[in-house]
Amino acid sequence: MSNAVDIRTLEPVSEEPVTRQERKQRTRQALLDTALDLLAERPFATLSLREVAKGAGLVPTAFYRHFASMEELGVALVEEATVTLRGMMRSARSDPDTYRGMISASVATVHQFVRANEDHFRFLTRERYSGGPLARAIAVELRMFSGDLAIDLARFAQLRAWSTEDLHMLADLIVSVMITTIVELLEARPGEDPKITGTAEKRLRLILLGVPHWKTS
Amino acid sequence: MSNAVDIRTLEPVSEEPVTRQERKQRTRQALLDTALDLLAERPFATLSLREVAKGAGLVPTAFYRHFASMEELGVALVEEATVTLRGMMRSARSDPDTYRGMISASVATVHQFVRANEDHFRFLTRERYSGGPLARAIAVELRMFSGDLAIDLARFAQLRAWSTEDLHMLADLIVSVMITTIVELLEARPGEDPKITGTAEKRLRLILLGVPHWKTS
DNA sequence: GATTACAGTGAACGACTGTACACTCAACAG
DNA sequence: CTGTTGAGTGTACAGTCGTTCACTGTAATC
Repeated sequence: MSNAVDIRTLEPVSEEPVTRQERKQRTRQALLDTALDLLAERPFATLSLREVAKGAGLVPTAFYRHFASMEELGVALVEEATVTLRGMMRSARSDPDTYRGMISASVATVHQFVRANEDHFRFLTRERYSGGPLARAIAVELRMFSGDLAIDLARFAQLRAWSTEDLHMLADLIVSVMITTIVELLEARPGEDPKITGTAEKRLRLILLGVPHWKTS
Repeated sequence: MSNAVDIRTLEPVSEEPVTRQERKQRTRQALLDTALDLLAERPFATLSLREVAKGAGLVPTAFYRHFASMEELGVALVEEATVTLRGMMRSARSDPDTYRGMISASVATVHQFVRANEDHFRFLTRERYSGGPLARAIAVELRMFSGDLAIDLARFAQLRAWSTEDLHMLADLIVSVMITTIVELLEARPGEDPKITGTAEKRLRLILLGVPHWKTS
């Protein structure tokens, strides 16, 4: 097993971690992964240090070599999930410049990212309103997300005259629709995806239908 | 203490519970109240049967005389909070018939009910996405809430021609805005209420601004 | 007035929790 | 080659957990 080699090159396959840092980084990631796995079915507050350690193949006390507490692991998990969220934002940013194109493309992007990272999104949406410190960390991230969206929105001709306050109002509204959509996707039974994304597009279209008639203050 | 009387009538004050049913009902309510109290700061999943029992002045085993498990108590709590929710719906139903009047009156109703029943709303919004069976019970209730709203919306002249599917889409959108508002109110620092309700009104106004231009399918 | 029903008690259980402490042993620095 | 560092081990402890069981005392019933 530890002598596995590539048949063609006769060299070690995916060479094992040698340095201490690499090893440490791997078990740290193993802890995060098992936690995320358990979180697919239960709230974060119900996870115990011991079962996360056991799931990662560690003795309980070894946990402390990587995190001072479960809460610290939770924060790390938020950061990890946040990377996915930012990736989605970045991907959506390269969308077309028309409303109609933007809507369906954005919804498609959300759909794609949710399906590819269900655990991350489930974690974020579940813990968002859980109370506790994780909720605060997530709230900060979502505010940033919404702020970025507001900036993007300001580039549209229709919205150029809007007050920043109204832009944030609109961005929050859109984010709220997106999050609702994400939750629906995560709870969907197989085959329901098209209906959900369709409804999401409708909601966004209705909102943007009001934009030309809005009198900003 | 047990002989307390009303000074004017010289009759027992709020006569003590005599029947067994009354007594049982009271301790049951005490269990629900303690649980709700603890839930102000922590997710439901972290509550233990023992501490709820202790908070209600009971020995752990006595808990089982009222609920077969913590989960059953949670369901009862959802039902209790649901009564508040329905009360809010009923109160909002007596609103004026114009969009503008409806919006500000509905937001005011939400604001008033949230402030008068913070624990119930905090519980509902916290557990909504928690996973677990409570989330399902809450989802059912919110779907009913949204369904009722859709029926109410159908009475408006502007919406009479809409497909039921689109009406539900609109109702869901409004409910989502309301829930967002509720969460914001619950997390608000003192004095922020007007800003929050103002933003809520804006969001609803923007949505309803698009309604006349919507082509239903 | 005797009997029953039952809300609440109290001790005990086995399982699980977070954490302290002393340890091993391989990767690292000198 | 030698000494140090630190990731991971193993044992142990004091708490808490849900649940069991036999019990008490009183309101309700006949």
